Amino acid sequence: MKEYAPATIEEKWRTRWKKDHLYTVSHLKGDKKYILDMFPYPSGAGLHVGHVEGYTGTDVLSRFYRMRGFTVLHPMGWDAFGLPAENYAVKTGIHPSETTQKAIVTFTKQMQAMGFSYDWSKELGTHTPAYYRWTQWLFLILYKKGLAYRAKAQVNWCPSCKTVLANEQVVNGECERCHSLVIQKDMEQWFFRITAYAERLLQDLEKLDWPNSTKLGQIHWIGKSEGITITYTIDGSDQTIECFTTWPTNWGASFLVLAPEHHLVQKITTQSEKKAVDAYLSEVQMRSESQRIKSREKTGVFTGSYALNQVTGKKIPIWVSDFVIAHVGTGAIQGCPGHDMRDFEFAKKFNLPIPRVVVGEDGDTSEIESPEQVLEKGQTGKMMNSDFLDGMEYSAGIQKTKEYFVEKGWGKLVVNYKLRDWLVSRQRYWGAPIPMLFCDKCGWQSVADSDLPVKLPNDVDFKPTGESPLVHSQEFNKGIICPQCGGKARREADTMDTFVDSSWYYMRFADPNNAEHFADKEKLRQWLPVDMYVGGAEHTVLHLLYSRFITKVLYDEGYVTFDEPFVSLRHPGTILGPDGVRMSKSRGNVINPDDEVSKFGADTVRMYELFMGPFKDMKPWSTSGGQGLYRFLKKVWNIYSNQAFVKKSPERIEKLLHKLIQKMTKDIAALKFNTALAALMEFVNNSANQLDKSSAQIFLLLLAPFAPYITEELWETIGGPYSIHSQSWPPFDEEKTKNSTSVLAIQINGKLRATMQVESTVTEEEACHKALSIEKIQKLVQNIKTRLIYVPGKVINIVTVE
RNA sequence: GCCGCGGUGGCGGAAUUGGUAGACGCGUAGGUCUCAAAAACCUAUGGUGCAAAACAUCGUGUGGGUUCGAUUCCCACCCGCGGCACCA
Repeated sequence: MKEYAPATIEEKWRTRWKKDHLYTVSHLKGDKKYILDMFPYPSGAGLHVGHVEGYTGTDVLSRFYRMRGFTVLHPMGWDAFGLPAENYAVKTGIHPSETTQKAIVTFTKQMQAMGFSYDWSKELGTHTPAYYRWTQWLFLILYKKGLAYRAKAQVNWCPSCKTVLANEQVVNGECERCHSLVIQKDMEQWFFRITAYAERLLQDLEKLDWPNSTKLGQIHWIGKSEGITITYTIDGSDQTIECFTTWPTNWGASFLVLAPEHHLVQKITTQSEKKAVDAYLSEVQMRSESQRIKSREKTGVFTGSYALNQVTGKKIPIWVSDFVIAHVGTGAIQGCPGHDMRDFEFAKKFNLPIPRVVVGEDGDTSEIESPEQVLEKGQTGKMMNSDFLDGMEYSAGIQKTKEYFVEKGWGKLVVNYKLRDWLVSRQRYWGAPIPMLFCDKCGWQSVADSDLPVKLPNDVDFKPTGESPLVHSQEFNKGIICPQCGGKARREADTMDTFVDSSWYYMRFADPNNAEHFADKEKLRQWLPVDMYVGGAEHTVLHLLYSRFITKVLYDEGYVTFDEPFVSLRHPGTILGPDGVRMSKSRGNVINPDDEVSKFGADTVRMYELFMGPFKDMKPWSTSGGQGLYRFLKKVWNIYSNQAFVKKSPERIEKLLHKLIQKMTKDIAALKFNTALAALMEFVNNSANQLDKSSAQIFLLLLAPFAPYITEELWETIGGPYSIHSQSWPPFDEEKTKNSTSVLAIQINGKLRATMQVESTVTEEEACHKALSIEKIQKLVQNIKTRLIYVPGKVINIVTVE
């Protein structure tokens, strides 16, 4: 008997499958499933066990659905542009295309070793001109629709990466990539108008089979709030200030506050306060937004001007403070310190009046002096000191205020979104050039479609200086002519955010080599949308939001027939180190999948990754956990290579087998891989030496999606036709999954006292009679008045009655 | 602070239209085989009481509640993880 030698058989079948193009899909037959992993950034570090978990999950699914007769699109590609490769290039002087290419080779080798059934004929890389030509095309589609625009704005600037960043890429005030503190800069940049889609991005979440937490993440990020914008007149000025609020307690408004960047700050500052205001503004400028947010300490300065509170008739002072953020609402607020904690803190600090207009359930109507007395939005109480509102419920009073202000023409109802437009330009080299030209006479011009791609040049010093590296490329800037006037023009030298590259790649997989279109319309209709998308939850407000936006734009333009890209979405849980802590080089707790494969073979590693626990849960890697799966495979190997089969399996085994098929079919479809694998092991434990050959074949088919190599080898050993992965998933007979007997638990007052086996046809009367005739039960219940609760097939509970 | 997810043996985990808690695996202990070790196989394995079995009893973060019966449902709280965070 041969020993199980994973390395040998895995190499053998890998070569064979490759030669036969076993997983290549050329056209659609029957129903389709598009099963997709979030494509990786090919880093020098290679694949890690976290990647492998997700990829194994989708691979099992893909193999399962293929066996069930679906045509499965299961491609892989490379999200290759981006800062890490470029930063590495800056450090070492090696060109990013070189390091990227090397990493792609490594990744491919590792994925193939794992036995993933990707259709490599569909491979794509976002850094290839054949791909980014269409990223540029996409930019122009948005530009023509007015959805890509150039504007001067306060933007996030990473001083270390020396580029601007999107809001979504600033995490806790730090650069998502290098963790430097991000600062604010006024710059002219390219934006995508994602805010125009805010409402649809919010509404359509309902249609999606996504984890709830991910949907909520997007809902919060979009941040819809309904409120009122109130217009204030300024004493002695013809300017007006608009303040947005969702909770107008206007009889209690005792001051206004403008954000330091508000356009009226200079205009309304009086001569006498100018010096103080200027000093405050320059002080604020020294601090980054994140620093401002972190310290809750209120600062501010009086402008010298007053606004009119329409309902109290009082003049209220206008202040400037950095606790008001320019891009939130209108960048100006009405201070209602009695009923908003931030306003309260501000009023306390600067000795502003704190009127009370609500009385809470405690009946306290005294002057508000401590934070506990502040009755905020969402709390309950009754209106007071508010004219005709007095006595009304708090929330009703707020509603009434809104209506009153609208009626009087002092305000209008508005819907506000937290979402801001997507800043897509980057002052970096390793990305897709933005296909725009600038002419001094004619302004911005788009590059003609026939001139795409605008190729990324090679004669570039990629050291970041804050200016785009492409500015200095001869190759890139040679002979640029304005399409309008024929005069000299220059190219836009910024490149696009890599999230633009990844916002549409799943569409390209439908038709990755098309040179005429971003993808053939018919093929898009056939394959998209993605049926099952698997990847990390960290992309909730990045890739997953951007992709939905881009899909909707292309839908509106008639390029695609679906308006949501990912029907179902799942996130594999993070795999922690054996010490239960997130893996990191500095902790030294990183598990390298290659080491595990050389120890046990890819089949074992695949199975261990899925056996550890529920797919979506975070779970620690166990250094000995792989042993169990390896033992299991060896056991299976021994049974099959000995051909230790009986002539005919007993009926008991046949029933177990049908139950197993049923469970596997259900569990795999629900991504419950851990319990599916447990069921396979249980079956082997229970069927030792009692399998006949046809049952043995069925068992191998069930194991095949998880362990493609060993099952192919053993399938051949027992004479199955090549390839096991082209066979049909076994059906099960519902009748045979049912038991003719069942075990009933017998409880007395809810406590288990005995069990007994009964026919499943047993009547209640028979079952109860039998239970009461058990000697032990008899002893326990004699001389006690009881009643019986009977749950067929489950339990008999004997309850004492008074 | 707000939102979301979770808390079950020594460890990873299983079981929810409420019905035998601990499947499956790891680890551990004992045994078989071996000169020996590894591998493989067999047995045991939630705690406590008992020499042991039988048995009893406790047991799914804590405290209450609903129910014949609660890991599962309800209320309050504690702890851990993730996200958002002066959003007006």
